[in-house]
Amino acid sequence: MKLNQKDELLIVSSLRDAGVRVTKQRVALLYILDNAKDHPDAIELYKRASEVEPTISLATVYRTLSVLIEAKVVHRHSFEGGGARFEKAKRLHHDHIVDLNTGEVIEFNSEIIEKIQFEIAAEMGYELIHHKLELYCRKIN
Amino acid sequence: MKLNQKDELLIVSSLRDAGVRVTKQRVALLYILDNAKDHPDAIELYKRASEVEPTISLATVYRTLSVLIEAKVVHRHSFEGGGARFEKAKRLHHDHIVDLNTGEVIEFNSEIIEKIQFEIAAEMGYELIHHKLELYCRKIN
DNA sequence: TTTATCTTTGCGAATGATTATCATTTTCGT
DNA sequence: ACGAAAATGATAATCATTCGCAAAGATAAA
Ligand SMILES: [Mn+2]
Ligand SMILES: [Mn+2]
Ligand SMILES: [Zn+2]
Ligand SMILES: [Zn+2]
Repeated sequence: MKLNQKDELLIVSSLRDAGVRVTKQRVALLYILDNAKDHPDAIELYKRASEVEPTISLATVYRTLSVLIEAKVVHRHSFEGGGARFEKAKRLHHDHIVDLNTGEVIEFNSEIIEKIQFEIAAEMGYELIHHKLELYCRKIN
Repeated sequence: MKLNQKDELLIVSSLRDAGVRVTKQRVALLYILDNAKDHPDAIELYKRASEVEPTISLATVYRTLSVLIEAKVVHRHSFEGGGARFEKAKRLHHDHIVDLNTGEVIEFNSEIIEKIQFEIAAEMGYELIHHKLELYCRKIN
């Protein structure tokens, strides 16, 4: 798998915007993250990125993830059971429902909850920097 | 450190209620959990329980935690950075604020948020089993 | 209380995820 | 193209947690 000129340029400028050096490994990984519709773990990202850039190593996957998380381009999740999972940050914030039967992760957003969180933090003398809301559920029917 | 007769009896009956066998290691660990005012990790629990019952091992701490979590007597948290942390389940549910500067964990509860979570899950065709809400904050001033 | 059965324990090895080391390669401003 | 600084792959190391097993302990029946 090779990524086209247009995709490549977009990814490269995201990396530049994030203020990090551009390497083919980083381009490959961010491309994979950008196109992932799920929340893969490091090994899965390594597999997928290897298709695009076979020279990438698992160590570099982890290193690049740390770099991109630091730059707020990627989010790390630690859902119950299993290791860390990652996703590219999207324009709009969202939280997650985890299907306890299938492991599937669904996204949602509640402006009301976001607002109340903010208020609770303030009431207790805190500034809310970020948060994590995970709903562990089972499908009805 | 030795625990008194009264404490011991209470702990023993909690274990019986939880439907698990009573061993001195389990009594010691549950006693420590019951009296902890913080959210310690496994090694810290091992240290504290060792004071009460020096024969306990780290493996047994982990095993007992699993048993107690299965019995819903203990909750496991995985706050950002660092390993799992534990606490004895309390009568009333609560969520957590994590102070990003000090690492301190503060508890809070919002009936409104709880209710909205329930509604969101239902709207999406899910039954909410449990959830995790973590607010990462910095103290104001 | 003695016994029989099944469970739990301590120890230490094994595992799985993530990070560190280091020699080599690559990036990027000049 | 040059050189300083940063990033990389391979592999070793670390950290948290789990496993395997023989010995010790808990429970319930006799
Ligand atoms: Mn998501
Ligand atoms: Mn708590
Ligand atoms: Zn949110
Ligand atoms: Zn809650």
